[in-house]
Amino acid sequence: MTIHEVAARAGVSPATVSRFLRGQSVRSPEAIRAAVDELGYWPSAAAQSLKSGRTHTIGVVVPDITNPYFAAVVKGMESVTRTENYRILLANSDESSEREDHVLADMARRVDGVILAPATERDQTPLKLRDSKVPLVFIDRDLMEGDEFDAVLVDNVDGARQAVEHLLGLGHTRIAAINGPPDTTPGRRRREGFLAALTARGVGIAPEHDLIGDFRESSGYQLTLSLLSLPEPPTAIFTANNLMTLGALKALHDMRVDVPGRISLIGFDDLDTGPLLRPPLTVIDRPMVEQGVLAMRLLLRRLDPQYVDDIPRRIVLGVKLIDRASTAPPKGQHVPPPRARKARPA
Amino acid sequence: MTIHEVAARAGVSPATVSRFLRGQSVRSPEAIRAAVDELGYWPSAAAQSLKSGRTHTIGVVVPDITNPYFAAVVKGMESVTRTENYRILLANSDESSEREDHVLADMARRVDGVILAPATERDQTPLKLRDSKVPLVFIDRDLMEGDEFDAVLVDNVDGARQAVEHLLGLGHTRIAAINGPPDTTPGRRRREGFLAALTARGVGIAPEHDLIGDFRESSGYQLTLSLLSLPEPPTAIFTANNLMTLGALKALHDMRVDVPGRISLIGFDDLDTGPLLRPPLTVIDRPMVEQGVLAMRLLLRRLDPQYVDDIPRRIVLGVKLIDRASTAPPKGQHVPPPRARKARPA
DNA sequence: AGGTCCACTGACAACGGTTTCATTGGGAGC
DNA sequence: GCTCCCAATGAAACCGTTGTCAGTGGACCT
Repeated sequence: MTIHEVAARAGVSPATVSRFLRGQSVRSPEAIRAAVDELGYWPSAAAQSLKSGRTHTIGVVVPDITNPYFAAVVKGMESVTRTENYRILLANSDESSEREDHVLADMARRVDGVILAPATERDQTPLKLRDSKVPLVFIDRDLMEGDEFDAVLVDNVDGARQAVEHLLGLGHTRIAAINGPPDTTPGRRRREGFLAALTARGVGIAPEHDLIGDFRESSGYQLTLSLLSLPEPPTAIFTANNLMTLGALKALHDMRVDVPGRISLIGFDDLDTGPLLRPPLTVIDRPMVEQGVLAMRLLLRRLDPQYVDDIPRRIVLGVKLIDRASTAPPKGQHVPPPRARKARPA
Repeated sequence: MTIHEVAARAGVSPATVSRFLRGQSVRSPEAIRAAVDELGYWPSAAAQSLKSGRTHTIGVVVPDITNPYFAAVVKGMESVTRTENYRILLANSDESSEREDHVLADMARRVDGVILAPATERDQTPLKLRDSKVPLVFIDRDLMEGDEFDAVLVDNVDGARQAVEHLLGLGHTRIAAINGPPDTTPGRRRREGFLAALTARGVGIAPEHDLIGDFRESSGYQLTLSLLSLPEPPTAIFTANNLMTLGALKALHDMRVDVPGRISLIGFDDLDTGPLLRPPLTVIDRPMVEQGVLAMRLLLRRLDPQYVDDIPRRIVLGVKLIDRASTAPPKGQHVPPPRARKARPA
């Protein structure tokens, strides 16, 4: 089913069929349309790509699609591609930089652009992409010196700050953090925000309360157990992402620790089931779908020759605290007068 | 960066470079390898596709990637493609058959095969795919008369039966079901299993307890509210998928209904947060990642000319009940002696 | 009627690989 | 030293589409 068969049936040349399909005016549109319909002709994507150099496909690389956050981001992206005649080539990096490099190199020749939620923040940006001049947009990865890429971020520092202020406002002073890997933007920045907010209020943190996880549920679980085994456990825990929050909550359940009675828990990133958990989780929420939408818009814009040389953009989205029921004043303390806590619904 | 430049630099013809890259023995492998490395050459996927007619890409169409079940299935698929030098073109159908048709038609010319979790069970199978002879594997859609496709399913009937037996075993007799759409395989079969299991045990069901939802959280929520407003509400609810279970649980929370004290809840499909919910959810669990793995294996096998004409396969995976804490004997009743309930962990 | 203009047309050459086919050259065997 | 054989080679065709280019013919004007 090639354009030649259509041309033959319509009694014109392939070039004319091609012109008709691209919207140019031709002598006998009806004949061609009829031939196309009867034959059920669709142009070969491969031939078109070869000729035009465009695949109308966007590569999307995320650490793990089963993480609800990334699923939401990808969904946002797809809502954009859908209306713009683009499609998504999806790959997981499994949080491995090697795997990520491999995937990126593979994609370089198959897509018009890439959106990447990087496994790590290593400075050497994917060379294969740079060479092949495939536009790249980062999700959750801050721009580095010399980067010529766009990025869509959330205000990680402010999110951590909000969490800390919230806990301090409740009267906590022994606050622990289960951070992400320091070589990732969210891992690094959320920790920075956490420490800075504590320091700004003159509250110290014990080194054994400042932990580094890997953003996976199991590390949230393990590190929470280690916090519980301390001679002086914290009265509140801040977890740097959704999966580690879940791990922490599981550990607290398993150890029969009352939340928030004995330990308060606040995590970065909300979950669909957040309100239904035991207890309902107080979290730092960010616009996930929107982050995907913006990243895709940024990328498609850069694909437009008109904007291809614009300076890289860095979009930072705000975050907000959702006050549910996993945080409360520490045992034997009461809310300090200056900032009363808002009543929480049910 | 074409094969011609590599050939020129290595002092051979493009044909020889091509042969070298495809593993054939060549007079001067080192020279070619050097040229390839120095130039950073990667073959053009479009040109290869055009020539070979293969894209080495698999189209995956799911109703909604943010549903944890589909995310897990896709992850399983990707674990297979990764090792087989295939990649995944992902699209959401948003549970719309029109959208699904559109996506499928688009994919027909861009992929070697398609895995589809269909929005509905309509008999007219995607024509565009049939015409272009793109192999298709169904997820969660039973084969129909004349289908020449493979399918990977779970035992929906047995899952519903297990749920019913479990509730009956606890002493429930007023059991409601929030089913999925009857034009989907899981919607239809789970309802069939539910009704059959009740009938087999001689238990009736009031028509107003046999509800039809749309697999979305909101319908689980709404239908649960409607059940609660009945003069004789059920003592147990069976929800046909994860999202509707969540919706039901939310409604029960909002209406301050004690679960499982006043109403027991059991749903199809487990959730990562299942054990952490209030209460921990009793569910019918199925192997999600494995379902994706098997579907992809089936598809790649059919891509092999050797097996292309094998008769369609239909793989049915078993399901099992995970007994947590959202189900209990109905108020004022006790567990009937014949089948004692197993102690549940914490 | 003849000339000019212009919208439309088809032949043809790409795009970047792979495959066929005839040819080359070196080694083995006598 | 000559023949035979076969592995390796390059030229060329091809995959299906689109862009270029030099027409072609009809409409309109004088």
